[in-house]
Formats: sequence, structure tokens, C-alpha cells
Amino acid sequence: MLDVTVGKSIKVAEKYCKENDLNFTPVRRKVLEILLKKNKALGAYEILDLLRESGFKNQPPVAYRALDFLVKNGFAHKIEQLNSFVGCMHPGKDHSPAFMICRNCDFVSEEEAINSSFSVSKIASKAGFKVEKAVIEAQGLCHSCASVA
Amino acid sequence: MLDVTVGKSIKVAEKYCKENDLNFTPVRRKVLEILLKKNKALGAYEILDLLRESGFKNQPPVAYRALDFLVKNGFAHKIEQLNSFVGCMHPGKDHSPAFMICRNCDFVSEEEAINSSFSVSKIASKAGFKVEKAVIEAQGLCHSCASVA
DNA sequence: GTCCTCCATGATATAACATAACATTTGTGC
DNA sequence: GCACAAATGTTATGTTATATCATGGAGGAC
Repeated sequence: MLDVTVGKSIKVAEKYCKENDLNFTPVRRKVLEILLKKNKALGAYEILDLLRESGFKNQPPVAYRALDFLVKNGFAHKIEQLNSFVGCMHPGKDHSPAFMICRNCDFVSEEEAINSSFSVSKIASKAGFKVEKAVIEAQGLCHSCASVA
Repeated sequence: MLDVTVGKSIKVAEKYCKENDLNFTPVRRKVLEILLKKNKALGAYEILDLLRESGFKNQPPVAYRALDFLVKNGFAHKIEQLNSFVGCMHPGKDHSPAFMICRNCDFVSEEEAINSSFSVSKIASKAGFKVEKAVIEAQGLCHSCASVA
């Protein structure tokens, strides 16, 4: 992601935290910055390595705690199929993300999936189920990998 | 799941394997039976324990291999959010499952989600993405847990 | 100001999930 | 019998995630 865009996203997070009485600490900021800059799905231990390079402590809980915070507050998402994390592309906005994971290049793109989510909720309510969170992840080929293949 | 139903599902799998030249070996059959009987999401190591109780070998690869086979051929599904597995409720049928995971009792119900899947594919193609597989998992409260709460 | 509480972080250890790699067995076609 | 493929046995290790308890630091009550 472009540095300007990263900076903007960080600012959005900062503002949101201020308004909601959340503590946007250095390690949390750094992890978000790492995720946004890399612009791809990163495992907790990869993040940990990058944290160490920036002078932070590098025991697993350091990364997991920061990631918990970011995910809980909507600044990052966990990609369940990869056991890894991405920075949120639409921070601050209430959204229903769906992720497109390229099995070839590992690129992950985040799309708005309000209709899919709605459809899931409908299915759920027919089954007597109350949805709190929906995970939608598609696996396949991104445009550039598909055209090469 | 009722024993009769389990038996029926096993028979469907057996038939499918015969027709498609797949080897429905004892350990594969046993794992499917375990998943169907328990009728809930089980981790690989839980399955492993149950295998041992039935006299099978119990190193991790034993469970993972059988699970790979079952998932690949549509007899079971992996629940990504739980790192665990469930028997398929609609074996043999081509389907687009969505899973409803109760965060209270861990019950997982499998629903047909053809509309949601379609919607995901539409989003994907707008993003230039070719979907090969869609994971749809909702987290929330099942009917009975919701009514107790 | 000091004490208390809350939240975040530091640190150690271990739990839980998953696979690599190679040996052995078993069934099938020739 | 022998070659081959598929499945299983076996050992070891890699990867992901959390429990637990100690320490530190900011802000409020008194």
C-alpha cells in the first residue's frame, strides 16, 4: 500500500480510538502499520519478526494481543483459511467484508459483501440461528494469476 | 445423529467411492462414522483419541490423512474458525454449504447457501477474481442457546 | 501526595494444530 | 515373481495460539 494511504488509515484508526476511549499504543500502531504496508496476509509470527526488527519485544503474546485489539476494533481482519491477518481496507466504516484469496500469489483482496451477508443472515434465521459475525472467504485465482495460467 | 442416519450416510459414501474408484478404507470409514455420530465439530486430536479407543493407530498423520480424504471428496467439511471438522450432512450432492456455529454450545449446523455463494461469485468477478471454493461460516447463537440467554 | 485500580506489557512455559520425510505394507497388472 | 501405485506406519518437527503470573504506568479517590 502507498505510504500516504497507510498514513491516512493510521490517522483514521487514531481518531477512532480517541473518540472511543481506546488506547492506540505504540505496538498496536506498529502492527497496524506493518499490516497496511505489506498489504498482504501475514501470520502472527511474521509480524513478530517485523516487530523485533523495529525494536519491540517479540514473544508471541505481543503480536497476538495487538492483533486481538486491531481485529476487535475493526482495524484488521483475520483470514481464517490462512491463519493470518490483513489490515482493514475500510477502517471506521461499518462493513461486511468478504475476502478473495489467491491460491497462487497469496494476495488477499477485501470486498464489501453486504448482499452475501444478508443472504447468510436469511439462511440463518430460517435455521433459528442468530448471526453475530459472518466469515466469507473465497479461494481461487486473482486476475493476474488467472491470465498467466 | 441417529444411528440409522449415520448408517445411511456411510452407505452413500461407500457407494460414491465404489463408483468413483476411491478407496474407502477402514480408518476413513471410522473417521466419517465418528464425525457423523458425534454430530458436532471435532478437532483432529479429538478424533485421534476416538480412533485409538477403536484400536486404530493414533499418530497425528492418521487422522489428518483420513480427514483430507473425507474433505476432498465431500464427505466432511473443515470449519476454519474452529480448526475442526464436521461430517457432511448432504453427502453426494453437489452443494454450497454455509455453517452456523453456536458460540455457546459449539453446535454446528450446515445449511445450503447457493444464493450466498452466487453473490460471492458476483462480487469476486467484479474484482477480477475467479472463485474455486467459498468458505461461509456464521458465528452466533443457535435457537436453544438464544432462548436461554 | 499516596494508594488503589485498571489496563497494558513483560516474560516463561506450554498447549493445540499440522505436516515433512522416509519406511513398510498391500493390492493389482503384467 | 516383479514393478508400480496407493495407503499406512513411524519418527520427528514445524507452526499457530494461549495460559499464567509478574511488572509497569496513568488516572482517580481520598
